[in-house]
Amino acid sequence: MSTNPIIPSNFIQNMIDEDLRNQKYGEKVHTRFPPEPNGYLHIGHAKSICLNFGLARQYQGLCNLRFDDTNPVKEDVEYVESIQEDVKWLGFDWDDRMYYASDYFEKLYDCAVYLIQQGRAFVCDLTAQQMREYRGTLTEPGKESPYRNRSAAENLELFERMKAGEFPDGSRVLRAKIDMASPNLNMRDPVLYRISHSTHHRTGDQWCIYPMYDYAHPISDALENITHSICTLEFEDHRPLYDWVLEACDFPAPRPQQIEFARLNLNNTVMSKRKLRLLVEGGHVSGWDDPRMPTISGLRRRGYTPEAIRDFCDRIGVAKSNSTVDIAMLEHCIREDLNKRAARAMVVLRPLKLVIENYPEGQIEELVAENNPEDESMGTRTIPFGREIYIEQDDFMEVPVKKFFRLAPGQEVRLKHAYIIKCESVVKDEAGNLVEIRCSYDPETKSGGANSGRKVKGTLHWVCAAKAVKAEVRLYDYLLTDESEEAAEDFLANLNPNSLETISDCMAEPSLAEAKLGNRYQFLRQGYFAVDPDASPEKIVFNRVVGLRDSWAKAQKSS
RNA sequence: UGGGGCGUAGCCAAGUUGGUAAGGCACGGGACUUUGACUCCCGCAUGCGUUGGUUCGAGUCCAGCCGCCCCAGCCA
Repeated sequence: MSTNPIIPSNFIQNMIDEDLRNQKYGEKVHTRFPPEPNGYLHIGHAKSICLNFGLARQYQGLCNLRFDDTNPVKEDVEYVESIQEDVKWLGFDWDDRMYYASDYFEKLYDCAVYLIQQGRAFVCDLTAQQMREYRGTLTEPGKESPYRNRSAAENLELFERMKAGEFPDGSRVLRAKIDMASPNLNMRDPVLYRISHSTHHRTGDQWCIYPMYDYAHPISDALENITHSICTLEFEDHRPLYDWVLEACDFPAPRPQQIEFARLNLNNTVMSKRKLRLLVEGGHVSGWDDPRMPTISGLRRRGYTPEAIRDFCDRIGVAKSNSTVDIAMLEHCIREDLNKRAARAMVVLRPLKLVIENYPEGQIEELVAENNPEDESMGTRTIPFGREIYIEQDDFMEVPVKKFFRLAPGQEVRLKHAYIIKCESVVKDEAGNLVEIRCSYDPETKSGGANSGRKVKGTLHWVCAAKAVKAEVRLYDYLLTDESEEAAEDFLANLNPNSLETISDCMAEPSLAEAKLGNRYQFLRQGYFAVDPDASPEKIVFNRVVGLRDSWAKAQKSS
């Protein structure tokens, strides 16, 4: 039970509590996170990682990292490396318990031999097409394979020859002998082993027969002494087979138990590994770690913190109903985290020149600004201020609408960390475009000064024209909408690269030049930015993490 | 039409043995504010898919309906 009311308790904890009460596994709680290394981890995997490692942590148990690498044609070392990196980055540790299903190929083979000897498995020569026909349908029972009653000796010999590479891919499989009439299709003599003459990323060409998930998974769990094998809902129908395998192979009690929960869905977010792969392979994004991707590595580059992601996973809960979490929940978590730790700095995205007429020409003064108004320990920095500055184009309206608190002719506004200024006039070019704003300032109102208490309704961020550095900003919008579940082709066809990314120049405080790389978070009214650690050293590239709430922007939209 | 699951607010989600609907996100209102942010208050299900039943009492028990998801890979 969680003591934090924000974090809901869940049914898996209740099951574990009961197992503990009954001493089913003594005091032990041992989980595992078992990804197939066939892609990068995404936010959906984060839920599973936080669940499995979190449960282990909560119950002083253990959680293994296990690569479910039973299908060599889809897997690659690139993925096993990225997965380790991402799990670690999220803040979890498997100590020395990193395993591969391929570690167990020998044992898995021995168990298969045992099943054959027990008359519980047989070599089947049906083609894939035939097997489909024999399987029956959802409403009709299947037919038994004509090869079902081969002798144990014959099966043993055939299976060994399968292993020896005597047969081509697809020519034979090893099947469990269960029940072709079972209403659960998974129990209609499921395939245990298939022939695949392909190179495995770890075992190379040592094997040409590979175990199926349904066979390898329960055995792997049992070999690792897993107590609670947590997986997603679509495996619910596989649970009887999971139990059958462990029973048939004579694994002693207490055996691991499979528990299913609903996978994460996020609105407006592509979560299908297949589609993410299409984006990467089609060159629509720069890679699996493109900041627009919902992968762990993409979120990392975008500026998400592991703390925020963990908090998110805690808050959304764990249940069995299919649900779609609002992306606003994720944004809330990163905002809350960044608000506490982000070092503030000012950046002007769309510069508008502003001249302070009564400020001495050529004078530059140093102002002191706190890095985080709510955390003194983050210190202060000095920022230059001069006669000419840049403000945000959106912060000025020549003809202000009703509730506009920012700058307009004749109106006063505070420059953050500096003075209160008043707009005296505007300068336009021949075409009538706004070129610059002319203002006066009130020297008495300097921030931190004795008379700085005067209030005005608006505060603007700004940057000193003479000292500001030019930076490049990337504003990433949300990935792509996947709510209609379009076909992959439509999905890619409708991809408009221009809608995905905007790159614009902006002006930033000079102190940012020193901040450069290092994943520092910056802040201005428009939102939080993360310095992209992969940016070229000449350029400061910001990835926008999440926009700030802006009630003014909202009011504008609605009116 | 077979089997396995699920249905509590716009979105998540708590709800031990039936005792009179937590919390978060979003949203609305107010206070505060040198970020229209943050923070802080207040509001937000006479209602738990639906219809009956049992009971002094039902989100919790029973029965029947309705809706949604998953399963016919030699993928995981």
